[in-house]
Amino acid sequence: MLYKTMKPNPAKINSQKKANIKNPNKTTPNKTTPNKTRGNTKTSRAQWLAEARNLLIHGGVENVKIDRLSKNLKVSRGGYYWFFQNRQHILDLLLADWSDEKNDPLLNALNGQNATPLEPFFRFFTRLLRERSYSPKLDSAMRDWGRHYKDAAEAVEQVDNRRIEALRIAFLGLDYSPAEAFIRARILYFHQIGYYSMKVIETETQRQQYLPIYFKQLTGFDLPDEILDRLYENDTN
Amino acid sequence: MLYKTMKPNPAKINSQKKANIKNPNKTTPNKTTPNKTRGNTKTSRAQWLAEARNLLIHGGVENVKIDRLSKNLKVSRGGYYWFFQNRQHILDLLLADWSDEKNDPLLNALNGQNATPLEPFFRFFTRLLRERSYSPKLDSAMRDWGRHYKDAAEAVEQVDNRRIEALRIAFLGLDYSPAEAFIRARILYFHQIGYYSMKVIETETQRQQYLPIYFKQLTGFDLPDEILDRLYENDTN
DNA sequence: ACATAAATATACAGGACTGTATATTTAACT
DNA sequence: AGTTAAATATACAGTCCTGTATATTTATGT
Repeated sequence: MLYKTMKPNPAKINSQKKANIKNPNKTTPNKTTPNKTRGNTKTSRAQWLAEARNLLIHGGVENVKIDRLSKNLKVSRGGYYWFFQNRQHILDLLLADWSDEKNDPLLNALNGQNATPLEPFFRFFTRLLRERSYSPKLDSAMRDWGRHYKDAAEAVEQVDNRRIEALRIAFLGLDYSPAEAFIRARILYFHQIGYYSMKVIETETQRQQYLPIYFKQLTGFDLPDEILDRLYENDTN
Repeated sequence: MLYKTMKPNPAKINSQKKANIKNPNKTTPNKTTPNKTRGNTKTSRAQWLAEARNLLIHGGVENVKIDRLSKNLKVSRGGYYWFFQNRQHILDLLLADWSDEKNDPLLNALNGQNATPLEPFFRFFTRLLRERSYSPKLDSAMRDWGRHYKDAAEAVEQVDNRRIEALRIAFLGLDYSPAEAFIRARILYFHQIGYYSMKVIETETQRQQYLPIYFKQLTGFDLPDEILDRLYENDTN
């Protein structure tokens, strides 16, 4: 038996004239959920997005399914369709959020004000190592997604190009020739993508030991000792 | 209506005593299809595998579905179950084939006999650039697969470790210190993975222009001019 | 306390896919 | 020419998933 009950639904006979009043959030997806919840509320828009991001990271786009989302949030699928129009809707939001320039910790690390031309590299390596604001898993998941879907591919390409361009500028600041700055930017960035694409299991301690050698090899400059100390600071970068 | 016909199947009443004689190929998956085909033959085992590899490359593991395979091969799904036990079966075969050491062109490039210690690097770079025996798309697809499935993850890790170890040995041949050989091996390999993980659109000509700079940066040695000529040779490496 | 609307729950219809059982086709061998 | 078995086709049962329509619950404001 495919369905549990086959008895006719009385609602179908005495049906209301009008139903399905449009949820304003659906058409204004950027509107945040108000602080005071009203009615029979169990989830927020942000929770759905967070869970979707979680499913994306752990199983790829194909794993972001409405029934899994609702199961994990312990509500029925009906809840999903209150906040979002269809499956594609939440995928679009995830993508837009990730590819937004101002949400890119790596780009921000490179673009800040610099006391010395090596500063952007210090910040860049620090963020990669600490994995606080930067999530390599999300980055990797987006990249995987882009492999087979056009929209995601374009977003990933844009993000990558922005970062590589920022790296190239940073290498120019170290007085490398234009050609070498370009190649070094790509080697540094490609290396990092590859590093996370393979899942290298290393403790943070191990990575800090390798750091000076990597830094020297990838930038051509020695990493000053005092920079290493920054990694133990307790900020949220 | 869920199914087109609901009339009882007469075959169910006058059913044969025995059916479903096990296909010997199913239990001996490595057996090749014989040259002379018998009976109502339209596809070979190899064709199914090739199409599965194609679907894997173009849509990921989740895209390798029996009904899509059979649709593309223009036969019914019944054909699939003659050659393979279930969906997992063909996935296992794809994985085993790819992760087989002797099918790895990159590893073979590094492990051959060398006139000079730079030889393995020449061969390595040549194979990457030419993309004849080495398929970066398949490699990338396997890596994506490994991100979410344990068996594939283990296979990918094994392949990666073998290649990085071979690169490390090659760098030791260039008289780098053990620590630097290790880091250089990883930078070279991670870079390559990252390069293909992003889909950088470049013509073969562009890549050949960059090659000397990449080579110098990644190995620490100049690329001799005569090596570039090899890339125009018409062998199948 | 009560009406309102936000959020959730339920029922339904249907597509895509898997796997099993059985029937059918067809080339090769005798 | 008839037999055989390799390969394919078909029917069926069932799971997972989407999306729509409608009913139900419930905290909040009045």
